Amino acid sequence: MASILLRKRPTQQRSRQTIEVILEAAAQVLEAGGLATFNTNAVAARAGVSVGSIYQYFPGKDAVMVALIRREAARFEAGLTAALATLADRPLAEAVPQLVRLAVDGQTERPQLARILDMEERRLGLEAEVAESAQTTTAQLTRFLADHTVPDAATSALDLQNLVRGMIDGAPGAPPDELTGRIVRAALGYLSPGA
Amino acid sequence: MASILLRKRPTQQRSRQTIEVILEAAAQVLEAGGLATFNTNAVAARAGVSVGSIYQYFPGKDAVMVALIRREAARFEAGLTAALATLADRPLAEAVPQLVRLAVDGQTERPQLARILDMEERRLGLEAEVAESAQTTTAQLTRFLADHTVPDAATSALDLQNLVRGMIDGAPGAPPDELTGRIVRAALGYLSPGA
DNA sequence: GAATAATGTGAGCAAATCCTCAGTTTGTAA
DNA sequence: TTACAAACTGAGGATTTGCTCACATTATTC
Repeated sequence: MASILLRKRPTQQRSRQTIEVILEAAAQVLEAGGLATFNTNAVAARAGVSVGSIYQYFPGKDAVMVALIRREAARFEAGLTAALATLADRPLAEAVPQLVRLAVDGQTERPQLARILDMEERRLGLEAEVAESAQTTTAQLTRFLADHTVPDAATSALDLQNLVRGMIDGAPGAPPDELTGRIVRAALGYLSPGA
Repeated sequence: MASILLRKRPTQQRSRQTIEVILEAAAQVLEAGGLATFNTNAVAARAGVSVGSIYQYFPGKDAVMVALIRREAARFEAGLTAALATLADRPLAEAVPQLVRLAVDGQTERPQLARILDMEERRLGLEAEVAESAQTTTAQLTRFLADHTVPDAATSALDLQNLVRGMIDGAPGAPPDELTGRIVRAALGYLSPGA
């Protein structure tokens, strides 16, 4: 059965490498010229690969985008899982700053790219397969909040993700330490109302 | 001197009307099919106007986008100015909920459109002329916060805008009342840390 | 090393899209 | 009414872009 995400299964090492090269090239194209310059020819050229190779594995332009989004999401999710495991039995006041910091750092590494991927994640958000990865991080956060007796954990998880994302995306270039502190203030305020 | 935003100055009533029709058509195209279907031909067709008419007044596709962004921003800014005047000497705990509600309602009226314009505002954000209107609302908020003895008013204004925007954009279809309440919690938490 | 499968190539087709410009229609003013 | 300016039209030129396919190259298997 053919995937919507991958047209053909790579079996040799060579092709797996090619896919990696394509994705990294896509990332670089996005960073260099934004969405406007993101087209298959540009990606192929940057990857040092022919257009045909892209279509060997990706059914279309958007599929490349989706793969990139998933790659970055997976990276973040790995960090999140680890962090949550460590922080499982710590109080919110201690856990939240570390989680926020994780998000800030993730977005700070390649800020241009991260912002574009956020945008595209929304644009492609209708398709179920794309939303999946985002949902697993939300699910993890939800469980964590529920374990900390936060009411309405699911809604809170979503709100917090959006809050953090909005503040990070809107303040590119801000010093990570200070930005983290300010976001933490908002997040803890959200979690402990009316104090 | 020709503007970057408007190629030719409309002098007759008729042409001013045409510009309005074009902008509203652009809004409808965006709502109906998203960014992907936003092209000059589609806008012209929807407006019941020839492509040429668009280029009479707008130097290009993006200029239409910018004009739309400015139109919506102006609308919001008018409401903000009025609200801030009323709330000038009220405490934050009372003012913030009303301001948040204003933002929520603004985004709720035409949610699809509002989200796309937010995205495009960022994409076009490099050009100074575009950022201008966003800056004036930030400036108003900054002044308001400073009058309420909020430290670092400029940074806080920006953070709060981003926080609010992120939470609203990320929760489309949420009940305005509840969403407003949750955003207020975060905003007040941001403003009164460590309570 | 021959046969088969996997992978890679890139010219170029089809379609989409931006925008122009020569010509027409509508408004204004003397 | 006439002369001029403003506004509008829309076919189509120029360009961009997604994508295919016939063919070449590299790996694997027997």
